[in-house]
Amino acid sequence: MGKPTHFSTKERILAAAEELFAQHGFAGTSLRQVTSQAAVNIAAVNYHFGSKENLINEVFRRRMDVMTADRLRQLETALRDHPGQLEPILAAFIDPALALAQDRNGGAAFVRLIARAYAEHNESLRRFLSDHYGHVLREFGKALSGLLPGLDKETLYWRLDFLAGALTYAMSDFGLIKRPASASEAAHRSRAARELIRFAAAGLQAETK
Amino acid sequence: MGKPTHFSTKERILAAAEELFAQHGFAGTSLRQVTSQAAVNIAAVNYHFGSKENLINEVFRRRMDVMTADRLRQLETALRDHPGQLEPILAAFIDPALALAQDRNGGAAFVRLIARAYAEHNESLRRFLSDHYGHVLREFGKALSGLLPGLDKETLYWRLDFLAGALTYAMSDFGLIKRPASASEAAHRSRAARELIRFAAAGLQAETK
DNA sequence: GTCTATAGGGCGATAGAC
DNA sequence: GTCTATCGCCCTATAGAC
Repeated sequence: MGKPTHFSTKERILAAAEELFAQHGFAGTSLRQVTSQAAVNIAAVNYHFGSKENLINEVFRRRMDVMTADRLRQLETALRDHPGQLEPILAAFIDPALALAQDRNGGAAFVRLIARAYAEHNESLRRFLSDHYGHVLREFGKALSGLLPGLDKETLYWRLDFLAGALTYAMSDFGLIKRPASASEAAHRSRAARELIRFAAAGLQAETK
Repeated sequence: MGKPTHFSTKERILAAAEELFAQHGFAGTSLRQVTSQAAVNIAAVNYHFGSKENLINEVFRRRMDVMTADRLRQLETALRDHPGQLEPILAAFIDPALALAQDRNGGAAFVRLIARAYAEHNESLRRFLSDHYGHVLREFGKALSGLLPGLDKETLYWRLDFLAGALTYAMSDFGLIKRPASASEAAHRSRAARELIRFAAAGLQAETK
């Protein structure tokens, strides 16, 4: 992608699609809205992406490749620099999502899109995400398993699921908590990430009855 | 599913709408699909509900009234029969959602619909839900606050948000965990609820740094 | 209360000129 | 690569017969 001095038609379509999909959902967004917001011709979507479904996949790929690489790199660092500690591993999982949510250029919309992807049960998209990014969760499962020797794998995966659900909600700003006017949106989300790390660390260490 | 012709037109529309909204979203479901599945005429929606938006509200009201009453009743029971205990309060919040998810007649679809309501950020629907059911969360916040005296209100509300996110995901069957063929769907969800109660109880009690 | 019919408009996708 | 024009379809909502 580099540093374009001007954005191509393809990039403008991706940015507009991301924003509109986050706002109105996949089914609720028409390609006409997308091309209108991107200030390109309606026929350009078909030319560059072939179909609406493939456009959705590409919107995800653009962000997920970055976030996935971040998570795995930070996991490696956490295991090396803080061996035996739970919270750095959780931070490696949570912080890249936070960074995306803080991203000035569309990342916040994308995080809401992840919540939609869960909710919409779009089978084609789920398969795409599972095929391309499923290995990340297995890596984190392995790392956490090493630190929680008394925890059976099944219970660990339940707890990882709870973490993923809570993270998606917290980063998507769906919650009950109204940001006080005094706090910036960035500070609000950072607080959420720190709180979630503590909450999840305690939850993961809960004794099994 | 058989066509329940002994139900009224209005009830058949509500049931079909709930199922299809959960499956395809609000924007992704047409009133034609609804009336076709309900085996009623297309004009019946407008006659009985006035508009698609009002149909959505009524689909929510039908289930939320029941779940809300369950939660508050179980909360009262928990405070009376198990004073000073955290997990019964969490169970009072979680079990009614579980019961809905186990409901043989549409409840499972409805739980997925809650996740959609969060994700879709439908302002009209959010106001409807907040106006009619917001007091439940305040009640639970009060009850938990009494048991966690060292916890400031802000942190408590963050943690309640994490619980709500995790619960919505777990009950909606969005997670990584694949149900083993040996376990029934009901047993799988019951397990999720029990696991979440332990996870959340530990998370709520985490020390604040 | 339920029906048929249709108004009036947005949709995804494509053909073909430039 | 981008444009205009258009096809054929599906949509919500309503009018009016029964």
